[in-house]
Amino acid sequence: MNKFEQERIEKVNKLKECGLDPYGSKYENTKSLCNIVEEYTDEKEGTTVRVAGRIMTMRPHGKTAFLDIRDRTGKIQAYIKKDKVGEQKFDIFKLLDLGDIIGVDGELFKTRTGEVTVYATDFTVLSKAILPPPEKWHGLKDVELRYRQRYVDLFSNEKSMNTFLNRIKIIKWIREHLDNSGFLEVETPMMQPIPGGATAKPFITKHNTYDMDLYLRIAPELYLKRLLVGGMERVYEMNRNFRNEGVSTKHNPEFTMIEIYQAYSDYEGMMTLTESMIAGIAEKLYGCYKIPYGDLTLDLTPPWTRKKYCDLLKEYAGLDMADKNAVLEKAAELKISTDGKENDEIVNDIFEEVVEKELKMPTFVIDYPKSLCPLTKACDDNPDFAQRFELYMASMELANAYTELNEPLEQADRFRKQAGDGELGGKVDEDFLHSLKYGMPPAGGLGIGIDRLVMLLTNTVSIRDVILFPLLRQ
RNA sequence: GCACCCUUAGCUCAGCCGGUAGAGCAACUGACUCUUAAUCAGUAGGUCGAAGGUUCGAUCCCUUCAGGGUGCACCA
Repeated sequence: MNKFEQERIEKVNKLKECGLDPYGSKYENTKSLCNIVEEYTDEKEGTTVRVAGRIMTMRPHGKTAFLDIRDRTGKIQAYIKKDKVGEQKFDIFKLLDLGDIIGVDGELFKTRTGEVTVYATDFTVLSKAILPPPEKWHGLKDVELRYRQRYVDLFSNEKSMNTFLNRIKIIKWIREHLDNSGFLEVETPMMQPIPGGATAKPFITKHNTYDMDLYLRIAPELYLKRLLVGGMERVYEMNRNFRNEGVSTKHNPEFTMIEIYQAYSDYEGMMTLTESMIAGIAEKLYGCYKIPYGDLTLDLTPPWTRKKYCDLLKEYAGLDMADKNAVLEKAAELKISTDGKENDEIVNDIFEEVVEKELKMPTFVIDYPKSLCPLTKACDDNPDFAQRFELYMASMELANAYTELNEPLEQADRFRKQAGDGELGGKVDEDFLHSLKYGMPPAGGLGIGIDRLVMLLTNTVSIRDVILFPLLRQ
């Protein structure tokens, strides 16, 4: 315990000696601070208000003081004067510190310099802080502390609070958009006996009573498609996925994903949905379709560019992916390993190396090589390609969608081939295959990385800045 | 997992060629009844991330470790 704490604990004790509870109780504050300030007019001078919040700055002047009090919506200035609150109360005021949470009763007025202020008639200590807040001007800068002690980051860095408030809005608008389009929000298992729907490494856990290994889900896909079989027709789930892999500015081991399935639609339908939903949210957030991201200005005005995977390869790598020798040459040129890889896998490595970084403006990359898409229906006009798109923006993969493969025997074949690779621990979700045999309607399916979407829409470079409590070492 | 960089007061940061630590804010004492990064005077505050090594002497050079950042790898 340092001297700051000790000094403040002494003040806590003094408040108790004065018969006050330094940790308050229910306090009926009338309005948010932002509303009070915005709605103030000269006629409102003298109106009584009751406000509550954290003391952010203090400017004492002997027998008076100005305090800035902040709540979630904004801040307001309070003016405390010895003559107004009385001598006893003014002595109590002297025990207040930056960071304390207080309530203030008073009358509204405008100061000489035009700031809306509460002229305190009384105040209440609601929570006495025994640690000092960070520096008032610079806030909390240390990124490690900002992540580990997000609570301090939130109350001391307005920008951080705003990012998370925007995240909350974005998620709310996505739900609104889908709910208004007849989609049902569902919840499927986070703990799965066989992790499916993607090929990431899972976290393993164990159920004691059943003596059963379980995996934290890497994707909800196979369960959501069971619901299509069940007849729910339009479903979505927005929640956490868990992947036991590296951490980077674009990857957190637990991350939020939305998966959306629409019966009788296809990947074209999913493109339209993606476009209208994301552009709509950008418009609500910024008032226009052009949004800043780093050095870029992303133009989200629909419709967005759609380009075929193989055409992009030609455009940026000068490569015809059917020409296997050319593919090997290109791989060698880029120092991409080709050991034990199929042609399509090498092609995809080249794509990721060469093309992805060029995709800055919103671009739907469509029609992926079928071998890379075990859950996707083949293109009608070419059986080597699948009806899949990935959405790229600012060189970042943001969404992934298919026309879902609903042919049970074909799906079984593709799973068994993949299980042969050992990618899913050799396990095939037989019940999912069983469900398809009852008939799944043709459907479009879409997954959007919510954290990355929030990054793009809030102009944030690191995923850790849009996740309240990102994973850090102990 | 690999490479590079960072870690100094509660917070934000200085610290030269290796000579043993500085500022602002915050705190404490005092002055001040419309300030707003309030002002003025004074006081206190440090295991320089940790452990070892080199040296007469290490915040500074070397090694190891911990945590963090960035890039790479991993990641349909």
